[in-house]
Amino acid sequence: MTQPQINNWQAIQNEVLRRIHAREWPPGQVIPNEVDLAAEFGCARATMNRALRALADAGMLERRRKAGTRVALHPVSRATLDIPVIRQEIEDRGLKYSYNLIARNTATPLASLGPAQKALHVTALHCANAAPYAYEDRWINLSTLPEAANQPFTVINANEWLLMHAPFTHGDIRFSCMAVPAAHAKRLGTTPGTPVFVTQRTTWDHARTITSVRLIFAPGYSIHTTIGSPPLAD
Amino acid sequence: MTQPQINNWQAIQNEVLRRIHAREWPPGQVIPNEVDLAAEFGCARATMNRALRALADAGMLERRRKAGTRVALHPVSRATLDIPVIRQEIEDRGLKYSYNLIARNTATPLASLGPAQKALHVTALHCANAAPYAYEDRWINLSTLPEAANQPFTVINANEWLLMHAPFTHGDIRFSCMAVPAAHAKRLGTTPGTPVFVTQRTTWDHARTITSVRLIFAPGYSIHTTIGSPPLAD
DNA sequence: GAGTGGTCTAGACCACGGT
DNA sequence: CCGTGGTCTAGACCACTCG
Repeated sequence: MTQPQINNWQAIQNEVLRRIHAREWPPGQVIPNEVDLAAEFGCARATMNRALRALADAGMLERRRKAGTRVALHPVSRATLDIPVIRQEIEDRGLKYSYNLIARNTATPLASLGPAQKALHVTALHCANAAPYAYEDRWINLSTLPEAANQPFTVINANEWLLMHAPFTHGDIRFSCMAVPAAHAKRLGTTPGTPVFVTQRTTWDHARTITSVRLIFAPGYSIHTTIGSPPLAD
Repeated sequence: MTQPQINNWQAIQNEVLRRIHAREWPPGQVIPNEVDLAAEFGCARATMNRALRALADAGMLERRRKAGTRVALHPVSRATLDIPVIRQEIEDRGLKYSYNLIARNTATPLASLGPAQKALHVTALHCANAAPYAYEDRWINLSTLPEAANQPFTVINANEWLLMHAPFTHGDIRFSCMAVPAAHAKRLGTTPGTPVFVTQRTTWDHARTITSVRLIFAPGYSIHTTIGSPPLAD
């Protein structure tokens, strides 16, 4: 009996996933090459390639020329994490977003932006329904973005201005936690020493640093994401 | 002399990125359709499709049939996050991994696994160079995985056993922080109330819950990731 | 050296969804 | 309706890398 005709690459992907799950192709095992699989599934090699490449991107397979394709030893958990714009994050929860600039001045940053350059230092508070949501401490590189010096950042927040005027090519994010410093506790509506979630993000335009920002979230904040896809028609 | 390949999809992708970046195609603008772009770049439509689809996957473009392709309004920051196996995470830092089972018993879980089912409750400590690294509190669904009842989990840790014997189809992760409870402070080599990073993860095999685990990391832990790709040959 | 995946092509049909 | 992206095909050449 031949396999039921499966034409699309996603169906082929599902079948490959099934074999991996069912241990027909256990972790570490080399699976047949694209040509043979394409023949088995009755599809073109390009279609087979698409299915296998997608699985490799997802971390389920490891592919190397000449060596072939093998099932990943540790079916890696790879999650895609959307870094939200704070305003959207708040409004998506049906809350009213507001923003308050705390301070804005020019200074020489510590180290976050690399070698001593002139930078704009902006601190602000993001609120949801008037309650503190996150404290922002940001450095903007004035060598890269001299026009930022003319921006007050009183109404338009720095993040949104930057998104509109200085898209980045790549970035770097770190998630951690700390005890909220006494200086910020009151602003965040909590008491010194309370554990708070912190994200530290730096973005570049090619080789130039654009901005480096630290967000300290009010207590209770968490990030949520998923691995793999929810149960489809399985 | 060898011209750099101008006809591969990555080069085309880079050129499209350049135009977005240079505001030749500002946010929200509809860009030409695949056929026209393929003609302009002198490539096949499939190649153009590959380049544009990759950018859409990365969140830079939004594509809809008939409506066409437009530059994303908020060049979304989409990071891919690799959820590491703890042993690897530790060994990758050149440290020696060790594992200590704290407790193991059968009970009815609270809610993490869904409606009351019999489950195995395992608590353990992961160490790096003999120093506490993370405290693990795990429930394993015995309805889905009855064979887990025969596993002592004294030498092989639960995560690795599960990876080998019960691959998941999808999962759900939450990152947060909290003050370390008095009951765990000593185990983690710290004092009660210290801020600690917490991950809560649940995994499924199709519709069945496999396991739900909470990891409390020793102070100082952070997660690092990147957005976009580091500066290539630009 | 030779086998494998990576990519490109030219053409085709289809599915979705604005108009 | 009909333009747009989504996908498939059959064939081809290339680049990497293992043995």
